[in-house]
Amino acid sequence: MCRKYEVVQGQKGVPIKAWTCDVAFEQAAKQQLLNIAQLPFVYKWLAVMPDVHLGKGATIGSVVPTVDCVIPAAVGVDIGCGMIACKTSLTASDLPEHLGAIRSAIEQAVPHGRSARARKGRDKGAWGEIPHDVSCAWRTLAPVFDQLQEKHTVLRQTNNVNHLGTLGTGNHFIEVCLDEKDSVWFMLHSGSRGVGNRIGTHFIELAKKEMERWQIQLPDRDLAYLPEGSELFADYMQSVVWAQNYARINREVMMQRVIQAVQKVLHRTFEARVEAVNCHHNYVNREHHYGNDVWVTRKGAVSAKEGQLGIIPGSMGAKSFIVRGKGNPESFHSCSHGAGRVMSRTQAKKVVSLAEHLAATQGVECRKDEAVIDETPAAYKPIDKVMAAQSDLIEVVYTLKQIVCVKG
DNA sequence: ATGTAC
Repeated sequence: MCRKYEVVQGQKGVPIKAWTCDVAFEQAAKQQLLNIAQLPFVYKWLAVMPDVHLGKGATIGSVVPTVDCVIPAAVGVDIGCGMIACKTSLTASDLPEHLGAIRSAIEQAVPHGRSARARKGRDKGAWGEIPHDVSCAWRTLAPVFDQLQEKHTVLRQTNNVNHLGTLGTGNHFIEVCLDEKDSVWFMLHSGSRGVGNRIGTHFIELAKKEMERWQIQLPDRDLAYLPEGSELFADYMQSVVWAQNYARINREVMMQRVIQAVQKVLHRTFEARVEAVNCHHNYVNREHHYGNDVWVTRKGAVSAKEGQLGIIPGSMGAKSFIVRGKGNPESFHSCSHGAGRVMSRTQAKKVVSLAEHLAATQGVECRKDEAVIDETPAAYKPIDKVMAAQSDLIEVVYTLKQIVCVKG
């Protein structure tokens, strides 16, 4: 048994508390965290989750509490990226033996992959009609977006409504899972798509320009920050909160599509939201910690307040977990957002064979081709170790195993 | 992660 967290202390700056017992913690990620720890406005310490790995600017799997400042690159470009999961009244015996039809129905119901709704047959570039459910959902987002666009004209060139209800690519996925009592769950991972990306990129650039204007030296240019009280800070907060809402609603729209698609295939209705969780893991939030209101940026980390439910997905062949927060103040009420990568996408494609991928995804109705090897289970840390390393942050409520996986 | 340029 080891200590609950490892403390890394640089020459300058706040300590780093890392819940990395028995899991990989690359030197490069450590160095990146030491850079962040040097910033004078970091509150108390950095909390590092067991799925930690190197990111751009800020480290994936880190919790950065700040006073009077935010770092747009710490939130990143996939603003509001996160997970939604629903427990249904179905059990394994309600599903057909062959799951191909369910997978196809989901693939048809939710646009996924590049360009999503834009590409219909050979009509590349021509946007399809906006479906009714999407236009309804957009209505709650439109007013603030109109305001944002007026001032930040780069946002006019985004796909905004056209991407709402679409999954995206990379590690964004949809799964049908069974829990330990054979209840059927739907779970999906997605974010704020093109428009959130544009907002993130835009404000990261603006923050860098501000640093140059004020001649502020940073350990890493990507750590450019915006000070509270400035107009840019206010604009960023309005934009980032909007993108976080977009992402949450995006997941909600897709979940509803998945439910309807499966009901259609099974020719029956069922209760689809026996329990439901919808949580961000790339976001900034105003929170109260140790007696002060601070900004908490979670980049690849999930809120784990006492009693709060969260989702920690494993890779496409591994288990996932519905967890309940223990409200550990030292982690600023946080837990990991997944298993965390152990190798880059390019490395995975080089190192992992198709045979290995087939073995690792046995029994899962999913893609088995070369193009998906960057997402193969071997590219990720073993989820059981990651879970063990954060046993003082969360408890497991449900253990899920996927039977269908749709990758973007 | 994404859209776009190469």
